[in-house]
Amino acid sequence: MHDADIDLRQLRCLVAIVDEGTFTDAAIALGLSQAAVSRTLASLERALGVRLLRRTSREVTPTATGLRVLAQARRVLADVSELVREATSGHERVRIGYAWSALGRHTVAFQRRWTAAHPGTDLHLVRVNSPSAGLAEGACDLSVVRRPLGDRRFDTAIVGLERRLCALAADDPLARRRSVRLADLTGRTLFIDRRTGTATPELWPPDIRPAVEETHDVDDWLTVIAAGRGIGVTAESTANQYPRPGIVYRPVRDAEPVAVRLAWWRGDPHPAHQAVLELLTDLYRTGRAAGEG
Amino acid sequence: MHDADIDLRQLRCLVAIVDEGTFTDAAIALGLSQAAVSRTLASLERALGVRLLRRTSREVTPTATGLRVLAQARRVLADVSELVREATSGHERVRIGYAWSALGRHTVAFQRRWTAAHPGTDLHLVRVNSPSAGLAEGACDLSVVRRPLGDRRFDTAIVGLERRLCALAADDPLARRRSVRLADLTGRTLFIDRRTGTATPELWPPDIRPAVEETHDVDDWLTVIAAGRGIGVTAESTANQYPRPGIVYRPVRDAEPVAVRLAWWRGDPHPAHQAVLELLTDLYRTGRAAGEG
DNA sequence: GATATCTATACGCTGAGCGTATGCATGACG
DNA sequence: CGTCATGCATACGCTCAGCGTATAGATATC
Repeated sequence: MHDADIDLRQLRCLVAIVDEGTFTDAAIALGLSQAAVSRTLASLERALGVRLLRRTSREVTPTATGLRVLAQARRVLADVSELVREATSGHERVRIGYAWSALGRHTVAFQRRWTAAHPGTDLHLVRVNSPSAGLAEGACDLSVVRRPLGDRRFDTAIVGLERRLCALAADDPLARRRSVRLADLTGRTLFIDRRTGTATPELWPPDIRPAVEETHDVDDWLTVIAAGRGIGVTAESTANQYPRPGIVYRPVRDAEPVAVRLAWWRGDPHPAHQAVLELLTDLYRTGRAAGEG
Repeated sequence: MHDADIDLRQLRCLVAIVDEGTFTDAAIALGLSQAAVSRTLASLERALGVRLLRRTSREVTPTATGLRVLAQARRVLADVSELVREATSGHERVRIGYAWSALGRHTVAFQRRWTAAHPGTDLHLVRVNSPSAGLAEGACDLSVVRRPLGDRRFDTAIVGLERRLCALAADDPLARRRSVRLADLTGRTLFIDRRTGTATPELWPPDIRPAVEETHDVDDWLTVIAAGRGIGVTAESTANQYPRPGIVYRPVRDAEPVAVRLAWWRGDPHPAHQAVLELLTDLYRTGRAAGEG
């Protein structure tokens, strides 16, 4: 009943039988004996515990479940072919994983400048829930993160530093200033949202550390702040990702900047590694003047 | 180099090594010896002709292509699991293939009435290029077609008859009538579009059979007719699929109606077969009053 | 430099999977 | 209605792919 007893051989056999119309012709197409085809399909049916093909003496027709399995079998085989092509083709491609909160507003400029500078290699920006998982699963070649991954398998390099912004209700007295300091926020409640990685209370000196409440998601976070129930602090790219009427963002002058890092598998530089590193660094250095709008 | 030398065993092995971090741990996870894991991965690399993993003495990291192959391998294995689930779950589902020209405007009413009458079984309407190919490939369980498939593997049943409509330029004198007859079209050029299955000249008695021109696609067809260069004839459902300013459709009173059929694999009734047959029949019998808008 | 850890290779063995041969069911045909 | 042709299933023996055990080689750690 476990997957383990399924085999590509069996799937190829099923497909061939349906395509050729008979076990005998499938055997010829597969370069096998008719007996082998018969046994192989029987083993597949036994493994799945379902009859897949109805054999009449003159022709063979798939059962209802056989038809569903057939479609899925084709999908599997197509994926295998794609895997082989992926492995053997020299086509250049780089897939960069990112969480919303990290790459933020630079996604557009990044893609535009990349295709301008490196028309030969495709750039894929793939959204991942966890950057380390994205690398570990092979979903991306490089990954944009904030904190160094706590995983010895990966290396990271800083590509930029960003200011911290304080999220305030639009009618907050502080909203009239161009920037604030940590001390200005004494006595406020700090809302944090771990999923998007907003700043933690460790930013503050211990004596003026604010009270903390957690929110369930970004929308919660934005709502409570817009309602004036407290403040939030977040990195610049993240803030730009979540504009909202009723909320203004102001730089926190004395909060230490937060890093943006590129992460990759240790000791295995992707061909485009250096180019990505340089472009990202430049992107965060030149900030929003880089080529937006 | 051919797909044939790839094996699910090898893919499971690759995934386990990356997930576990070492060959040794992967062996434990797979219930194999370390030697077996080493050989299996080596055989995969040999089959693909590419190095997938870089072995250092302390840890193992995927190469650039290894990472891509890894992602694809996960996809293959996920599809296999899906295949097993598909085969063993008793979840009721019926997938109906259709070409635009056949099911036409009834798609919405069909889905609405189905879910109302049979909430237990999912209905999937899948667009197929060729209804017979859709059945043969397992992409759908039942298929809506016009002509009986010229394939002994499939059976068809008529679910309805539809009027033929004549497509005319809006400023055509005939457009002022509520309906036309074949004889009214004498001397016109008949445009046909084989891809959408518009009516052929056999509709006419031999003595008044019109001149014929073929178009490349539906858009062509609509354009030349709107321009007044000739006329077209098509089934009612098809016509409703392609409304266009500048074109009016009028019933052809003496043209024999065209059938709509349901097709399926011979001798293997899908559980929902009868229900689909009845609903479709009813849909085409009651026409547009069925439940639209 | 000794040690621990991990991968690669050698060797012998077992069983999955193959082909050949044959039995059985069924539609075709006279 | 009997014979034949066609096509799937099963039996039997064989071969080699893939396994485990054992061991050598490589490298970080102490």
